[in-house]
Amino acid sequence: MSKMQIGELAARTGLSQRTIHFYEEKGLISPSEREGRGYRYYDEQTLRRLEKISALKEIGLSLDEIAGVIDLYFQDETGIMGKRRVLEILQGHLKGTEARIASLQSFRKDTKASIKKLEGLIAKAETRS
Amino acid sequence: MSKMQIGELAARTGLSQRTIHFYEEKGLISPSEREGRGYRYYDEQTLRRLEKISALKEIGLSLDEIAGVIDLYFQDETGIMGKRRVLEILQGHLKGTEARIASLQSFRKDTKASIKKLEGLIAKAETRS
DNA sequence: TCATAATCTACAGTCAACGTAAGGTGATGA
DNA sequence: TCATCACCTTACGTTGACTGTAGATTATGA
Repeated sequence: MSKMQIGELAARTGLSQRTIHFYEEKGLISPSEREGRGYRYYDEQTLRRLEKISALKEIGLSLDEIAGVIDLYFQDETGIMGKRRVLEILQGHLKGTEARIASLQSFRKDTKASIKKLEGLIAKAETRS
Repeated sequence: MSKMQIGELAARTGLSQRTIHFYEEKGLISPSEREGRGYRYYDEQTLRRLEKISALKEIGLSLDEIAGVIDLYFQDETGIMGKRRVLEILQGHLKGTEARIASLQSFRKDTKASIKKLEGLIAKAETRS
């Protein structure tokens, strides 16, 4: 259960095998083992890594940007300086996320207003008929 | 003030002239008028249209998808059936936006948790030194 | 042992959303 | 007169993120 091949990983992440290869080329992930220069084998760690990558994509980071920070999510003992650096980055992501949320909320507000107005118009048109 | 050329429109929307041309090619906006020497002239309506396009891009729609719905935002008298249709689409956007917000909020929660954990680790490392 | 399935590498292709460059027109001010 | 400006069209180029596919290799079950 711990070691899986690319097919299973693809199924469990919802990504295509080709995309996983592609992410490896980009340096976003690496196969845990490559026993005998053949198939790639992955562990749960990689699965979670891919999920984090998707989450970071969700908030609008490009693959290059993700490549620059993804390791920070999966390393724990880098000494205090490393931790501070990670903290900074995470805070940056938090800010970005909050900005994005705010902009979406504003859009939601506009949309709701439009909906209300439309509903009013429709109701009016109905009572008049 | 009502009629502006592409330069002003670009400045006021923050889009490039090329992008505006491109949006016209795609059918997202219309060339309004081409009086005399072939210049495009735009009105405030187009300005607002471009802003709406940007907003729709923000929530993750592709230009093709936007092309399919943008008119619904800028036409008022299509009869009650049209209004119902518009209403449906807007409600779809609302749903999409809310889903997006929810996913970002979940990411924010995770990020905050990571930050808190990190801050704890840093504090611990500091008091021990 | 052999068919079949799963995976490999490597290169090419696609698609969206522009960017950039070349060459051209009519208006305007010095 | 002529240089500059603001725009025009046409067309090829670029970037990011994949996706397709061919032909070879490796694992597995009957």
